[in-house]
Amino acid sequence: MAKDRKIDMVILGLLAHENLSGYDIKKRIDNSISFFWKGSFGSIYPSLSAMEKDGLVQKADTGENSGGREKICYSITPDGKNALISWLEDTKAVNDLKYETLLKLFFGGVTDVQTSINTINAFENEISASLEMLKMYQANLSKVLDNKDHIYYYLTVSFGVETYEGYLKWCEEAKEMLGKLS
Amino acid sequence: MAKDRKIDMVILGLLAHENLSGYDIKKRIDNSISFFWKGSFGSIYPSLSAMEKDGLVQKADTGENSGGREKICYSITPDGKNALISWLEDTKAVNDLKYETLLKLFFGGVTDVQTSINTINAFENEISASLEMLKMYQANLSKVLDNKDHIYYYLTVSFGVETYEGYLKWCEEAKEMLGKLS
DNA sequence: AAAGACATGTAAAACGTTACATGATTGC
DNA sequence: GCAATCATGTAACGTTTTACATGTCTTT
Repeated sequence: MAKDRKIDMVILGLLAHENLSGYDIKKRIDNSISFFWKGSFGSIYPSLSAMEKDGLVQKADTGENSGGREKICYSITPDGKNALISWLEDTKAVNDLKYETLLKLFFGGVTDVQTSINTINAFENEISASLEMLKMYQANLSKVLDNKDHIYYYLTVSFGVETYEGYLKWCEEAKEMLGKLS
Repeated sequence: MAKDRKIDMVILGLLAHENLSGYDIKKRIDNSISFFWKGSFGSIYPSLSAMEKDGLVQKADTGENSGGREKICYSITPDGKNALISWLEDTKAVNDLKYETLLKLFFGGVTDVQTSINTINAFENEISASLEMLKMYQANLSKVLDNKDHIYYYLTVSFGVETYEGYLKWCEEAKEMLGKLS
């Protein structure tokens, strides 16, 4: 059994759906799951090599090469699928959240109120932009819910929409409360 | 200027309020900010040593030693306070979220629906328990909002309450949607 | 010919957790 | 005496990001 490298599971999960190259995997991560999970080339390529050695993935036919350098596609093996499923069946899941925004706010009393308001505004702007995108994804996915996989994608996007809307509501409340101080 | 070790800022932020030992810092982290930031002894003690060398903190009078081994308290220096404030004034904040729960749900189509429902239930139980605690903190803090620092603590706790309630709402919606599949 | 997208891969650095080593004091 | 709590500190380990190195093909 592999260690606990979650990037392995991300890759296996994506390969369970379609054959992909390392470069494609990065793109899938960036525009599908990046709001709750990230990955870089420096972790993807070594993970693919390690999993190939362990027989969890194997090199597959490379589809059309869309220009550029040679492309190496991978497929998931039966062993890889078993590893993916045992991970999925373990209900233990670590949700590791690091909000530097909250950290700054928690220590806001050290300096002036406007500094905290600025921090909240920066957060609000970032979240507003992301929320727009998530809502577009959500709207598109809601039209194709007859596909079983799409339901799962829809649920994760909905999680994002729900929490991001909560963030924005909180931003307003927080700024109102801080506004009374200054 | 120090690197980018956020644990340094956590420690400086706590020391800006009161002198603390490494052991105390760990306790403060665990029961005040752990829902959005974590820290272990293995990062706290080395950070204190490094910041002492850099003149951001210094050894201070140790208050009553509440039994046990010798206790080393630290205070923040003017340089430390400046470092803290420059960090606070930089509105750039990285919020790094890793939801293994969502990762498992995203790949839920690989196996049976019940597996995803189990994952959501486990998440829901964890969040429900934490939400109870957060609400207690929130209620207590709401009584002492005349203290300026308490307003900042109250806002971060409110962030937790807001998002956790969103999580639970989403859990119900997600389970309802998945229930229709099985 | 230069820029930019496509594509793989490695090495260094940063960071954090876990586990271990050590040791004092208090209460049972 | 033993367990629990208080308390500091280090070392090993693992993961991930960042930066770098390399190379092709297409478009301007």
